Amino acid sequence: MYKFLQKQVTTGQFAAIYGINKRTLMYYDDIGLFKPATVKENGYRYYTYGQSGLFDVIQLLRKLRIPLEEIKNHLTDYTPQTLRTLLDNQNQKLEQEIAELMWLQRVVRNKIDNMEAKLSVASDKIEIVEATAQAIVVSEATSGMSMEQTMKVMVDFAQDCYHSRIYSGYPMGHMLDAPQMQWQGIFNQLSRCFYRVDEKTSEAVNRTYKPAGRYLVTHYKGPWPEMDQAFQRLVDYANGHDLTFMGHAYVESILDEAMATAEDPYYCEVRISVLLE
Amino acid sequence: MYKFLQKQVTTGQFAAIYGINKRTLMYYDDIGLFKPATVKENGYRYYTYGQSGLFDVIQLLRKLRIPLEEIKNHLTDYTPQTLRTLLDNQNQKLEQEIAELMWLQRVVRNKIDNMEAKLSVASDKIEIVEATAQAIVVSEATSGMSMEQTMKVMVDFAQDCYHSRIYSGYPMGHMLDAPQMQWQGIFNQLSRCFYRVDEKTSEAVNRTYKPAGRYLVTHYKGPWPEMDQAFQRLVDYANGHDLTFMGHAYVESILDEAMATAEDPYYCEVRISVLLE
DNA sequence: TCTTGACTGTCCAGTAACTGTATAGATTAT
DNA sequence: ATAATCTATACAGTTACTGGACAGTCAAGA
Repeated sequence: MYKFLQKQVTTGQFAAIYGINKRTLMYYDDIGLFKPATVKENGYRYYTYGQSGLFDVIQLLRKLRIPLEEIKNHLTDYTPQTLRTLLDNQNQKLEQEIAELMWLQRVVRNKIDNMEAKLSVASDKIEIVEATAQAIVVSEATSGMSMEQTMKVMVDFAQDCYHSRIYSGYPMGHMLDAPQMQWQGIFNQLSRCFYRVDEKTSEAVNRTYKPAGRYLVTHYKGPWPEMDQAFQRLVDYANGHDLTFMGHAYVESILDEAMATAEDPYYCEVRISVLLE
Repeated sequence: MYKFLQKQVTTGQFAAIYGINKRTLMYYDDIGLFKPATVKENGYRYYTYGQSGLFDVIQLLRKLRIPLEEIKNHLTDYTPQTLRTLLDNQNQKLEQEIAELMWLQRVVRNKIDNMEAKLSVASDKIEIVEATAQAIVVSEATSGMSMEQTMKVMVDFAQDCYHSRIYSGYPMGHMLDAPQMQWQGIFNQLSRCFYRVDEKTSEAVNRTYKPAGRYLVTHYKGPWPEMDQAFQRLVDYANGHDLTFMGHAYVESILDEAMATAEDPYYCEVRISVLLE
């Protein structure tokens, strides 16, 4: 019984069984990871079916992305216990990798959805919309900080959100003090930056909401040094329609990329909560 | 406003922000993927904060394991639409990768559980146990086939199960005709091979069950050419205890590896369904 | 102003895990 | 016997960096 385990096959045949490149088998032989059962005096390698059990293990460990060197070490002093330990560790690694991929998927999906939504309505007309509350996380306040300090806050915030996976694919936004814009014409004081987040996810600190209510909304596309004009138009519109700014202005970029030079078009949505008198 | 976007930083500083190696930035410059905003006449590279939006995109696409060359091509003729298409594809790829990892996790967990269970009870004593039904998938029947044909069936079966992810980490088993063993002493005719599978998974063809009921169980560890002796002991035991073999004998290896030579110990469990008279 | 230390740059080489190719010898089929 | 197919070795190339050697540059302190 089980005589077939001794049946010999050549490199090419063994590789074909597994659907792999035969050079890979030669490579494994070279580095001493997996050697043929016998080598004839002409140098021809012969593998047996009995070896496929071992090769299966190697294939599995490769799929788990364990380096060949580690696999080799593992196989030299192999016992059921060492395999158990190894698999336990891998199980945990897989858990993390799955979590990472699912986060990535969330990021990708939100990026798609967000672009879709924003691009389909983008216009530089000024509109009044009724919005529901939206979950966001905000950075620390930057009011009164120097440019250097503000920058550091923004950069740290972005990195924190990214590494803690609070970042969900929505572009970064900035908040400005809305009454200050309307009554003092100050457009260059960012009060915080923020990321929109998914309702269900993350119990992050500094999680809050864009309040539900009435918003004055427009879109801007152009060189960012001229954005103040867009703000001014909103203020003029508000003043001409008996609208009072309250709370914050939310500036959310639609295309994050390409703001390298002052000429690159910056593309964003501006929404300011207003009180209809 | 947004003046800070023009703030210039050196390679080292920009790299520090992202927690990456600055040689990576130089490399990206070399291959034309991501160039500094300005290069001074002394060769010093300077990046701006405005570029970080673009760099974020590159980082994301890298995390999605898109080759740098492809990212580069994508960025040259970049529009929101091309990004959308790209992300759509990536979303699907992620779906598959997650499915793959979850399958791998299942395989790893089952391998752990199975080893645990089998190794804790393994003994060469003969025992009678009451077992519940167990889901398995079986290969096509090999009765009457030549060794070559049988081998092909087994290899194909293993590959099919692996690639269709029916394989769940349990070792391969073989089935023998139990009455034939008892009454004709034929131990070398495999009738099928099988893999245990998880109840909930896979609507595979050829899915069936090891029937619930009474089994004669033992473990064998030794060179596989001598396994027939283990079978003989079971037959002798059955004959001495008024037990009748019925259905199949299930031989399931515990350690898949190391059956390369006839001397390597083969380690398996044998269970034969019996009728208690 | 000079020096020192911490940067910056380039060039060369090395990594992992293969994979392709050229060349030469062996086997198999006709 | 010969052609087609297979095998082996040696060498080079791939991707996305990363490290090291060496030299030029810059900012701060003496």
